[in-house]
Amino acid sequence: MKLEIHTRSDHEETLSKIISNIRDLINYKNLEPGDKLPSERMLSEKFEVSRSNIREAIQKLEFYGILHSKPQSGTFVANIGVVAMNGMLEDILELEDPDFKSLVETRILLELKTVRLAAIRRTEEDLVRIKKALDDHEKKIASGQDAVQEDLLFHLAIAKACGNSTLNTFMLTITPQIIIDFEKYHVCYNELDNVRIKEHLDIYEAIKKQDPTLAKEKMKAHFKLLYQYCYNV
Amino acid sequence: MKLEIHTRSDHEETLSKIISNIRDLINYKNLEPGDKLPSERMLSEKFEVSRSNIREAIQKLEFYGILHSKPQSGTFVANIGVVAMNGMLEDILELEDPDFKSLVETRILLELKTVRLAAIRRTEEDLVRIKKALDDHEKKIASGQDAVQEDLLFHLAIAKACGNSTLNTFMLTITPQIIIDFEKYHVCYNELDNVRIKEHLDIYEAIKKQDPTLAKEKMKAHFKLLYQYCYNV
DNA sequence: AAAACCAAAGTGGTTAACCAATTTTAACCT
DNA sequence: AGGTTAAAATTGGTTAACCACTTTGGTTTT
Repeated sequence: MKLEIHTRSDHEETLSKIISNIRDLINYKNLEPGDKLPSERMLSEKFEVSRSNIREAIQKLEFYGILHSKPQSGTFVANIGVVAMNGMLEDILELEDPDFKSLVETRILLELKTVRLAAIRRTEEDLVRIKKALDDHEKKIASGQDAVQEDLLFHLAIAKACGNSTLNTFMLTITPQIIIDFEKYHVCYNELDNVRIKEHLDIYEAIKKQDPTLAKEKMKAHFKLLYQYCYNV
Repeated sequence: MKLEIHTRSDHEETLSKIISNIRDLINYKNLEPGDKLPSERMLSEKFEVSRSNIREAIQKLEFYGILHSKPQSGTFVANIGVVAMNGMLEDILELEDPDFKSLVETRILLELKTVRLAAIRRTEEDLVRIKKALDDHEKKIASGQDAVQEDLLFHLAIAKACGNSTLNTFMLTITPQIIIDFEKYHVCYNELDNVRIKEHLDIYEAIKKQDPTLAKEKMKAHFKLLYQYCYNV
């Protein structure tokens, strides 16, 4: 599945329709965990959509752990129980597209954690990678060019060093949308370059000396402007 | 795209290979943001894989905001710059599958935030939904049945009330894998039912009286056992 | 010389045919 | 009858053909 980033299209509309159809089918037929769903061909005929659409919907539900496809055998209801399934399906169907504020809020939460964990768990290898990202960022600014990318990579380097693959994945997930929204809402970036360099250095130093509390504090200071901006949009 | 939950399969192996091929191609041809990638048919011929695989890889990179497909026109390098792109691609290719510890650690982080936000932002509608999940959970336990699903739905109801669609999506994303891992590692659940009911009630009351600090505190207490368990695995 | 236009090639998206593995069915032997 | 086995039907996955739309290059017209 994917985090919805663009506006709800016709395609997603039909996908949601198929998902709710599958839900209704499971409930109507009282399918329990382990039971087999009708074949993709039958579903496509029954719901009057293409088999590709059916496959897409099934893949999405597979991502959320609700269904499980077994090659040359069938698609089965996963072992999470009908109650949880219905609850989750309802949530999935009602999921809104993430707005800018929600993204920034989440990013701040994630990064205050990743920087803390990175300070605790970073290896020497992580440290040199972060240092390199730090230097690249500074050099790019020194050359008078826009350094949004390098700024971003510094933060991703920290996420990578936090030793938590889920958090790392989430950071990778929201980063591109953050960039897009930054451009869309014209978040200022060229100003205060020197301040940002200093803040990055503070964060790096805290990670280097393995001081998680200080690292979190410096990251929070780094997000101060963004935080204010986010809540004034 | 999707959060990888199962062990690395051949399919994902070829997908990674295609992605790194695309990366090499972009670097070799010095493609810049906005430039057009070769057509899917050409790529499938060049990399000696099926067009479906190419499409899958492109969709994954589209999810991370690196590429952008335009119907009847072509696939283009997104506007994030070659430096950030290479950095992100490296991270994406090296992404590990999320382990249990990382999932639990992330869940605790997310829920301490969602419960706080829910206490601040919950509507009356949210409150009745949470209350219903609370009651369902208690009833199920009273009937002597296993109530893992209802427990889960209580937490998802809180996530839904936090007013942050990104956090809500993340919670939905990790929940099924958490369930699977709970079963896999035989995390005890039937014991301490009454304690859990009480803890849920405390959390609900805090959200009801819109006390974010108290809500977070109660959630932290609720996770105490899980926290210890997680760090002893 | 520049603008308008049209046909042909090329694109991602969609649909239908095909494949190998599995499951079911039924025929057959003991 | 019961068990065995082989063949036929069914499955999700894969590949190839098709479609509607966009782009583009050359030609014509003004």
